[in-house]
Amino acid sequence: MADTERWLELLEEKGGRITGPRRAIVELMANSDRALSPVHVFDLARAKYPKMGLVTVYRTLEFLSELGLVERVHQPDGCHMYLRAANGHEHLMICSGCGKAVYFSGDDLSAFIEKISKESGFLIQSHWLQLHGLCKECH
Amino acid sequence: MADTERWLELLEEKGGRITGPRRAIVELMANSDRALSPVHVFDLARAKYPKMGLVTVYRTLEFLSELGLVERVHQPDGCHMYLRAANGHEHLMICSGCGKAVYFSGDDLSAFIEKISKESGFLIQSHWLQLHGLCKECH
DNA sequence: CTATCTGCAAACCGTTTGCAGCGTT
DNA sequence: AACGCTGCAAACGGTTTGCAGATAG
Repeated sequence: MADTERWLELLEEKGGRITGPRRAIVELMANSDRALSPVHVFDLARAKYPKMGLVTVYRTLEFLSELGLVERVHQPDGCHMYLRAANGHEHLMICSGCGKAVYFSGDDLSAFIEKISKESGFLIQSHWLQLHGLCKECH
Repeated sequence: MADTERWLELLEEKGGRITGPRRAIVELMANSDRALSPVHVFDLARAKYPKMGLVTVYRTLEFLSELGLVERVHQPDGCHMYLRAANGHEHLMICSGCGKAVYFSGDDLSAFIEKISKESGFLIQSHWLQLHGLCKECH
């Protein structure tokens, strides 16, 4: 709940307006530990704000992602889902059953990446370490 | 070139027929070290087999991927590309400029993953470690 | 000769864009 | 009052499906 207000403040600071649809989406995303697809967000947010349009969901999620509050994650089947952002450089584990997501830190990785980078001559700009499986409740 | 024949043999063993369009796609994929999008495969394959249809590209890539000869990889922007498959459990580095791909092994990782799995109660089914950047030629 | 494969066209699905009206500030 | 935001409808790009004709075995 505290997060909801913090997100809305930041949104306002960055020149955005606080509106009904945005408030509904922010409340949802700031307080969920699952990765949600745009349609899923749409359905959940419509419960709070029935006039919600799917387009507004897309636009708001993009805005939140520009603010660094939300992150777009990739699924093996090619779908995209959105999730509240990590604190710093963390990696991700997502449940294929319910979308529950857990961030974890993999400090060890940077040395490994640097080694690969040197050996191959690649200039590495970003990396994904993402685990897929089933959470405690889903198996 | 040896790979081309090996792929075609396997394809035949699994009940597939060897046809002009398939031969063109197999030659291409078996001898390329880049990740290619379906349209890109389509364009390149059309040089060898002008009547090629895009649909055939999709179907053939899916078939090759079922045979484990080709792998579908994910790009940060959400695009899918296809690439000849890794030998065993290797990880991937893809150049965002030209699609050049390099596999590398990350033996260290399995212990790390097991640890995360134990701590979180997740049953981990698969993982991605994928690096994105620019290859030697592209920067 | 038969079953598979092919190409075309059309359907499809998730996402984006143009636009007129509404709501925030 | 001004500008940003919203919802609708339509466009869009990548992918899939139905089908009739072509082709490998």
